[in-house]
Amino acid sequence: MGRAIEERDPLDARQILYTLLMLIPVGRVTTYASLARAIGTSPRAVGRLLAMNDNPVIIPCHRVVKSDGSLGGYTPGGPMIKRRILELEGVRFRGGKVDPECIIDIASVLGVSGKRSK
DNA sequence: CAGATAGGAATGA
DNA sequence: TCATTCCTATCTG
Repeated sequence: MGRAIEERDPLDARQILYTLLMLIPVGRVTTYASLARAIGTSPRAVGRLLAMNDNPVIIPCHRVVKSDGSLGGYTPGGPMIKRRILELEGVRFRGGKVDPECIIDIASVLGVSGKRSK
């Protein structure tokens, strides 16, 4: 296959990010940590790329939550909206957080085991 | 180069 | 368990 994630240029992080988001099945969410792990960057960078990039049409930001199940920071319209969208997608909520069973580690799906060697 | 940020992990109490 | 602190990667000035 083309370029392995281990060989990609760091500047493509954002492109990979969009692709991963589109790969997330409906009714499931992923975390910044998983995305960061899959891309090979830090969760901070993931949020930064999503924040500024803004291709809101192809970027379901609402499917990205924090590692502990919290919705995270930015919510278009308000915190309730993000939760509501996820519920409509089929994600269950427990307390004020996403059900851990509805969270998928995109990195694990890609086959990225553990962290990168550093 | 310095500062700020849509998080994560570790440490201390 | 909660609060505090440090870290990493990308963006803007």
